[in-house]
Amino acid sequence: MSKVCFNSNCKEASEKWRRGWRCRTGEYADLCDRCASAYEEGQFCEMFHLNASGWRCCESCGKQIHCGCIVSFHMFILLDAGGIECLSCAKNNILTPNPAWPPPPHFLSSEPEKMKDISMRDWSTITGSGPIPWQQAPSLFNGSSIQFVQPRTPFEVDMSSAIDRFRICERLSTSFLEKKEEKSFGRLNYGKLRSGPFETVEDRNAGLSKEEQPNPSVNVSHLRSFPKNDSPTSNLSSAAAPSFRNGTNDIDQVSATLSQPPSLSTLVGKQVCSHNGMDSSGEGQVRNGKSRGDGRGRNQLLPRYWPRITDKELQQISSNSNSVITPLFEKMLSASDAGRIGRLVLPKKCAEAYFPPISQPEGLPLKVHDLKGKEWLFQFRFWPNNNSRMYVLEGITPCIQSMQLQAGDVVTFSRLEPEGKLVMGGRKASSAPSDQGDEATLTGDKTPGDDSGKNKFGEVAINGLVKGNLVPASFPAVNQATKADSGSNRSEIDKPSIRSKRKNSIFGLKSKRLRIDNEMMELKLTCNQAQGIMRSPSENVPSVFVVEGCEIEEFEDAPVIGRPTIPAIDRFGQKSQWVECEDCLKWRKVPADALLPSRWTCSGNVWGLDRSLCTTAQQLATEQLEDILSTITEVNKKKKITEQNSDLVVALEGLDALANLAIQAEGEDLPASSQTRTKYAGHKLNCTCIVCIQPSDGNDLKKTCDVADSESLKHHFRTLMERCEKKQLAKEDESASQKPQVDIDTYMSNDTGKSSLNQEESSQGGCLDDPNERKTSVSPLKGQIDLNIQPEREEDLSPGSDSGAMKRLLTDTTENNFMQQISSSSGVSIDLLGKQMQPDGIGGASFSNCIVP
DNA sequence: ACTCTGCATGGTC
DNA sequence: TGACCATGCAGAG
Repeated sequence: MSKVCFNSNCKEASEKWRRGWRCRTGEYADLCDRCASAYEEGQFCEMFHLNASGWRCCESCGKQIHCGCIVSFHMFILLDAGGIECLSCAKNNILTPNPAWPPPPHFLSSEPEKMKDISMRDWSTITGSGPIPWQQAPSLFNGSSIQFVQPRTPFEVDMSSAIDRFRICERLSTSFLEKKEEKSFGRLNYGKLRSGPFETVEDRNAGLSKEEQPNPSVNVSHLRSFPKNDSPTSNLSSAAAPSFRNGTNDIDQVSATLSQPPSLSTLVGKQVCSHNGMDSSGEGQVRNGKSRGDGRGRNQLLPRYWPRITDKELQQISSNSNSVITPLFEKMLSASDAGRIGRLVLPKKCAEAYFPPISQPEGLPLKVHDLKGKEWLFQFRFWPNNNSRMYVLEGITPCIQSMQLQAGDVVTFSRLEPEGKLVMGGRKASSAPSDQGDEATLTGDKTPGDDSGKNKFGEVAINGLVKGNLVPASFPAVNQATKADSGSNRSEIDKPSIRSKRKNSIFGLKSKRLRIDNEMMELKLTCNQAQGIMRSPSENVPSVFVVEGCEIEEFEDAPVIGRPTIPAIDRFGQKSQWVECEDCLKWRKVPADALLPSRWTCSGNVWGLDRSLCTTAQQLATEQLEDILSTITEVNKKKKITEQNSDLVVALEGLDALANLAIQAEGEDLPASSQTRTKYAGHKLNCTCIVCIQPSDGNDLKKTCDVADSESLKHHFRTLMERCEKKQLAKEDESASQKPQVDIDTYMSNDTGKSSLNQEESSQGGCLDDPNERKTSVSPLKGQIDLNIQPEREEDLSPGSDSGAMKRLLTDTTENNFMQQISSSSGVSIDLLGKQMQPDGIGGASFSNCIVP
């Protein structure tokens, strides 16, 4: 029977039709041969919809995809930060496809049938209810599904970067998961990880039917390791606790039976497996005759125990072998754990999941290796406790001491396969995982200098001109701001430190703050850069008041963060902006009042559809543009020369305040100094006006400050300026012959300011680990203005502060609505930390976001 | 008096 | 409310 091709652009009648995409009705589009072929080859939209709207460029590779079309729905994924990514890029970045309809057949390749073998039950158990030891995952795949291992389907996500990515997801807004993070993501390259889906995957895939679910990227090796007829118990025994099921107390046997046959994964190199986010099958497990079902059904490791083993650890663990590394769990050492008693209380579920089953309180000796390969012998045992058990590792003191761990630090447990070795690592509390791989990982013979766990977010400095991440990869506080439904688990990621603070004030609340400090250290920007990316919200009329002759505009609403642009006036006198596409680096002209998201690509050029594709040429020849840019640069330089002493560079140590705000955003306890910053009478909740963000010293000024009342603000600035004046006078005396230590041009021309920052920071030693030290330390950048500065506090004035710069800053502030930015920095802060650069600032604004030459 | 061991208690989630 | 777990503490050595 002849049928007309579903493709409206074709309408070819054919008796032979082929299935195309799935329609909203659930039925499939019937296509003629030609269209079907085009569809299956992924060329359909290019053939038929080329002139249609909705084309966007992959944020990573620039490939154009017809996003506004059902046909291409599965060819891209939506990035959290806005924009899209094609599947091939998404695959590399472990981003799951858009959860709606099943992928077209050509994406399923030869695997659709196998895909179907994953039952809904399996999926729900895999993804449904949180983390379990990943080793148990194979039991979820009883059946033929375990065979679908090769070839990879487009949806089979390479987990090599997944761990990192999702760890990062856990800790920071996913908004900044961008290709530039490849540096950090790639750090696990040596460990081709394929693991079960993460919680985040679960989140992303929530609601998908079994056919719609992407390949869970099951660890091949482990799938292969488990015959499909394995009972749950045997699965457990061969996976989670390979031979612990015997319940033997013979250590040799334990050690021997820990070994597993070489898995496929080992054949492809070292692998890192994680169970993060994996859920239990819910199948009861029996060990030693004691039903473990009570635990298994709810056996979800609390996120605080999810291993966040660092790449350095991984490297150390795997340095001498091709072993598969399986991070098991981690635990922050309590005071008791780190005390002299030498007992490490093990999380019950972790102990039951990963350690040998023990039926007697005496337990059994357990060999554990540290990261240097040194073998330790602990006694793994339990105490009856409230009809339950309390598992402990006894005799850990020497090991803990060897690693120089103390309360608040973290011990990690991993397993090496096929050897089955248990490996214990350590991580100093001061070195929260940075995803950069340079945190202090403690080995058995850690040297004192090891814990220079400063994060080096060399590419994450906020710089309006810089392409790159704007938020450090590891950003504990961030995710809090974006945790909605799925955030509950993520939010717990950071709770170890919080939780343990309950009774361990020694590493109390400041720990989190400190971590944020560390991670924020690169999140600095210059005044101009800040201005470049912040602008007043549209239709927001500032109230203007004058302080010391400076007109200061005060905005009520938070500024919007947008992409920096270069203002221009064409020969007709019409204002416009030039903005660089993040992907193709072409400069596009947009209206002067256009408010651009921080990540802007040609596809966002709604003002010039003819220039909305990266493939289209630049309006201006590069030379012309360079002329403009060089002119601007020249002007800029001249201006800078006249301001040589201005030290206009502003390192936003006020990001200190942002850090507080990030914490605030989490709704968690703040350090005392931070708490007071937002609790001034008359202030709105979470108010972070310039006054509120000041460190508290009990000054009454702040008590009476009211955002609505600019008087206090004026007073604040007046005081500030007075202080600055005094400082300036004093400084001018002593530094008349002294040049600013940081060459502004150098800094400004530095994409990230990183080098100078880092140099300075490195000279600061480890002071960043100590907030107190940090507080009084010299600003990493001479002449930087600490927006968190408090004029009332002499000691808070950075020695490097420059009153002239401050004054000029204020002057510039007037010009650039910086006051507004300051006064409403809260919104910015939260955006910076918690979500992302405001992706879609609404409405037009002044040039305040422009790069002012 | 001190340390070690095993259990109890209570805070937190 | 129950489970978990950090810590206290009594008793034994």
